[in-house]
Amino acid sequence: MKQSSKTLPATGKTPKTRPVSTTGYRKGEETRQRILDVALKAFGEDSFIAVTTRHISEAAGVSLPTLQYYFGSKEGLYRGCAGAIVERYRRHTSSAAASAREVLNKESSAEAARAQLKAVIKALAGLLVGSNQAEAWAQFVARELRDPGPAFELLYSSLWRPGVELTTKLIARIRGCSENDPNARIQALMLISSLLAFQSGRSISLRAMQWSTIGQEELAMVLFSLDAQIDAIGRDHS
Amino acid sequence: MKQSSKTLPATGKTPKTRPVSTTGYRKGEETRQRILDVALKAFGEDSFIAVTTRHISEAAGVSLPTLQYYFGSKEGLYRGCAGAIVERYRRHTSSAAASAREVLNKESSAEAARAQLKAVIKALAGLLVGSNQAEAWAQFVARELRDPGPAFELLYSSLWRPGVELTTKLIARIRGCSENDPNARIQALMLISSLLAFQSGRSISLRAMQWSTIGQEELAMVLFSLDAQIDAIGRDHS
DNA sequence: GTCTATAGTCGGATAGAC
DNA sequence: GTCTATCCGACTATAGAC
Repeated sequence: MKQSSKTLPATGKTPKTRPVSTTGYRKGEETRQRILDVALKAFGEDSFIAVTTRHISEAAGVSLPTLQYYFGSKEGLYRGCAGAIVERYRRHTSSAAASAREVLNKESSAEAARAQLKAVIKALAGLLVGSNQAEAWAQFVARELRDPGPAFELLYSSLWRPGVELTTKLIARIRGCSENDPNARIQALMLISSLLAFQSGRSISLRAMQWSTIGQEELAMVLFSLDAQIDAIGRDHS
Repeated sequence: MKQSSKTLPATGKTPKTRPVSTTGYRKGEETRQRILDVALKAFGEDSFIAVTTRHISEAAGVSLPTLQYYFGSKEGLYRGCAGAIVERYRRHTSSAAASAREVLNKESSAEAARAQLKAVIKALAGLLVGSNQAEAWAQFVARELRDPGPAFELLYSSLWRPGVELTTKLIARIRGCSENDPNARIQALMLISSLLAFQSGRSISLRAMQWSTIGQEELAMVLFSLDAQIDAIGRDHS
């Protein structure tokens, strides 16, 4: 697990500052990625303070200064993780978000908006079972949003706010009310929170449901209830 | 802020172990309480590791060993906080829980159960605006349940599980299904999670709602949506 | 009961060789 | 690029005086 010989001669570029991800990346880029993977997992399981750089460096098979070399500091590494998460969430939800925005731009019916909302929620729920890393990432985000740390602003503005905005607008359309109606926003927060119970609150929900994991079957049941909740929107209030 | 003279002579009781809360408590019991208050606030704001005993001792106006004297260790202090929280939550929700159980024991109608569920949720929501300490306590519980620590078992078995059980049973009664129906349980988790969005997820919800605080007015709006969600139960599903 | 002083540990970061 | 060795600050906990 440790490479000894370097096949590349001096390239003239000695990254005293930091190896910015230029186009022609060379060797250690793989090392960088390995560190990032390990850190993502670690920071997902435990908080920023609880995770030690020593642990990460050992798990990644590198020495401590190597972390400093690539990410400058523990905080830099943490931010790097947050960036990677944002990247991936974006890729996973972009198509659903795009078509939702399309629906919103047209003068669409309440039912079209309802269908779109279901699609958005389904896309988000897909992150539940997407990869085995998904859980760690969801925990990372949830923890950072509740106990703001070095990556709060990034995660809030890139993930949370857009999600709440989109959901609020869709709900407002369904209810036929203004998107500034506080009730639409409250319902949006509650809907998202209902989903997150099984995502960031996974472990405790698993225990309550006596599930050992969240697979396709469990996911279907969760989505069933979420759909019911969406169906109830606009059919009840005074 | 520091008392110098001791007015009490030797009492013959030298608490080498710990000053268990016996009936005839003497002086330092007030010190103990002050430490507990400070610790409750601190552990509410930050995690177990993030909070330092130094900070607590300074804020409480005592020296470090005093913490050890009263609580044995940092962990003991943490457990003490959890115990205090359980006490208070119990007092606050016992009457609602009792009448809910009463409704469940009788062969009550779905509508009676629905009304009871609203009452239970309202009682829980009352913790939102109860005291200014309420926020810290909710955060304490939420964090411990998500990132299990020394007080997990206590909080889970004393707060979370009973709450989920009760909610599940009421929902099952409303829907006229078995209380073992996974869907009833899922709905219970979602309902509780919807409320917690404004409790443990307070700061981020405040920001999304552009509220500066959660007062009576805001609480009413949250409860309005929760009631709507409860009203939708049993009127939708296949 | 409460203090001062200190022991013992651990974590993040740096210096500098290779 | 990656390592070994080391510094230094911060933390919990204990010893022992008053």
